[in-house]
Amino acid sequence: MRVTLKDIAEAAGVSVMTVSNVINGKSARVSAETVERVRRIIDERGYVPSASARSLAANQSRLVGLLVPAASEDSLAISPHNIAIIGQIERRLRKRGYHLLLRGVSDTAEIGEALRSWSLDGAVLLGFLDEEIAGLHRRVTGATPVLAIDSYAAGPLTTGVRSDDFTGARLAAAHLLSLGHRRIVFAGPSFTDVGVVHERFLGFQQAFEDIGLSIADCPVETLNTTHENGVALGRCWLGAHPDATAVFATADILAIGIIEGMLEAGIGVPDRVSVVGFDDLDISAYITPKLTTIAQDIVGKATHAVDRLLTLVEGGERSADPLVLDVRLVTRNSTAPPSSR
Amino acid sequence: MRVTLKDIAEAAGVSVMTVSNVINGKSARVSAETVERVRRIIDERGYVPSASARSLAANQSRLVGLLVPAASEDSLAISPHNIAIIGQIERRLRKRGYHLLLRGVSDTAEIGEALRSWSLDGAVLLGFLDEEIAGLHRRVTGATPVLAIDSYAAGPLTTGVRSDDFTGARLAAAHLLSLGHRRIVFAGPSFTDVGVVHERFLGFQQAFEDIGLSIADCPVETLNTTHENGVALGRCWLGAHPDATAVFATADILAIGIIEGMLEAGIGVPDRVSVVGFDDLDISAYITPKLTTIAQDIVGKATHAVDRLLTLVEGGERSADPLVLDVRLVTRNSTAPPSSR
DNA sequence: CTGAAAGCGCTTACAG
DNA sequence: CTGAAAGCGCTTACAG
Repeated sequence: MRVTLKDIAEAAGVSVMTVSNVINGKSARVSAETVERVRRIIDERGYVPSASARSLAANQSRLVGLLVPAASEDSLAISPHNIAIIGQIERRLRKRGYHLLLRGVSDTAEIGEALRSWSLDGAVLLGFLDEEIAGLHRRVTGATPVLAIDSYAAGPLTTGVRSDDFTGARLAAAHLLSLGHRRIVFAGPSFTDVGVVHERFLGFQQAFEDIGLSIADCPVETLNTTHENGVALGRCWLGAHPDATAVFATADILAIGIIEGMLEAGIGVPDRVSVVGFDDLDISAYITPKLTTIAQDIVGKATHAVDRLLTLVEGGERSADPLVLDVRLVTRNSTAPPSSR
Repeated sequence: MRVTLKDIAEAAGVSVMTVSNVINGKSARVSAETVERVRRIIDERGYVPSASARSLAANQSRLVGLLVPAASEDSLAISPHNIAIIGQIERRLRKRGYHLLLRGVSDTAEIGEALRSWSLDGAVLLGFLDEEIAGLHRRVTGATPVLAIDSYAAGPLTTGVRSDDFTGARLAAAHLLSLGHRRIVFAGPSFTDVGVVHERFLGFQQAFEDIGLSIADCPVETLNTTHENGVALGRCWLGAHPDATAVFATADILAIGIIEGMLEAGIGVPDRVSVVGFDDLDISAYITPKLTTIAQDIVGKATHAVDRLLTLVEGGERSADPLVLDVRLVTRNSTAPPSSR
């Protein structure tokens, strides 16, 4: 019932390998008129090659995995920032003739299984912790190219693309400092000595050093970057940080929650406290006050991640260094000079 | 280099078909001790079956497509509402032992190609227009089960799951009417006589009829449901609808834009105009004022869509009727009685 | 309970 | 420029 290569070959009066050559564009090996005739028959019959047969025979699938962490029973743990990236990755892969397998992974050991089960040509890792990525061994990836987004892990297996987190945080802090703030809270997830959050912390620190100050007086609030946690922090702000006049949150979604909690508690933003986020989500411009934040190049991240991965897939060399994308400060209404009380 | 069935069979001293039986759980055909021994060797060697070989031989792939509209050069056209669904669909498929192929489709003709190329066991259509779905022929889907989310198209090929749009709109309008509003703008995309928006319009109308009124005085604003369009409408509200005291927007993202535009123009929400949305996005609770809206059961939509699809995949019958999920009114701060001026 | 063999739909050297 | 044949790694009747 399925139309196969063989059917086309018979209808065209040629061998299957000739049809195969036509389909794969190896037209140097086939006369122009044969190509023409075969093409026509393929269209007439609506022939679609079997990807699994092709994958099995050629040992390449034109399938790329997008692997995302997910507790086994949970939905994918996709932050608002990462959601935007998925659509872009699909688009880029499609444009380059690949397909996307989206897969939640509850244990990094499953990564190897995913790669081998589908003979994936490559995979993009999105949203994993640096520890998880650093723990990846060639034993699990095998020879399959894998590339991580937003990773600082040193391993050569996954070098990928990320934003310039250091500079982003430095810009954010410099903006607050230039407005006159000195006691600025750093709010973000706990971090070790490597990773996105650590880089942002270093950048934050650097901005102070740039003007001869230290962050000694700046409290660090450790919390996961969710809206809910932000609200909680905003509500109890006065008790926790009576002297602070500003906060830098490592994610917009957290910053948005903080603002909401503060407004509930009667703390004016930016009159009493200025808030800066990181990501520049769509919604960051929808809330009141509109959020001052650091914009990342999401389209660039997705596009370059795919391009770099496919370079490897198609036999190219892996760059030793990750691609670092520029960020920029977007000044909106959640920041102002500290009130002069 | 790849560990194959044959390798396992040799190591275990049995035939490949015995190993195959063990893997596929057909343990009735194998002695318990053989099962045990084979299992151990599989673990030791880290054997992972080849999905493409299996797909080719068994004519079933355990792959399900999630097909989403996308202009060819564009990113996936995923509304905030649909984004939330994707993660849930992946989770449910994974739980049931299937994998997800995410694919942008720029022309419905590509649907057939996607199905056949990967021998997909089934596919979920997300975000297509009813006209597109209605135009689908068995010629393109073949024998592959396909299920549409949020479709009212009558064809038996795609019957799926959707929310109770009629009731949702009716609840929204009834809420506004009970507050005392009479001149209420209906804002949403253009619609024909079938589809989500049409149903919401009917529900809107019904709420008026329920209390013996007509919608004769209610203007309809036709615009695509984007934040941007909402802002534009909100800004020019006074000129366009000086007498209206409320608006029902068919999507939260639109409602959020409308509120923003109104606030910019100095129109108080809900003091001067009440706004109701539809979807209950996360962000709808983050904005000020928090949005009154109709909540849909997103997890239910995704879960039931997958379950219904897999019923078909596994040989079950297609229900003649779509599954209709309950909706509920979430009353927040964007609605109030009309001001008594 | 177990196995030998055919076949799924392709691609890839190899030969002509 | 074209073809016959082997093989990719599985599953599926069929036989014993």
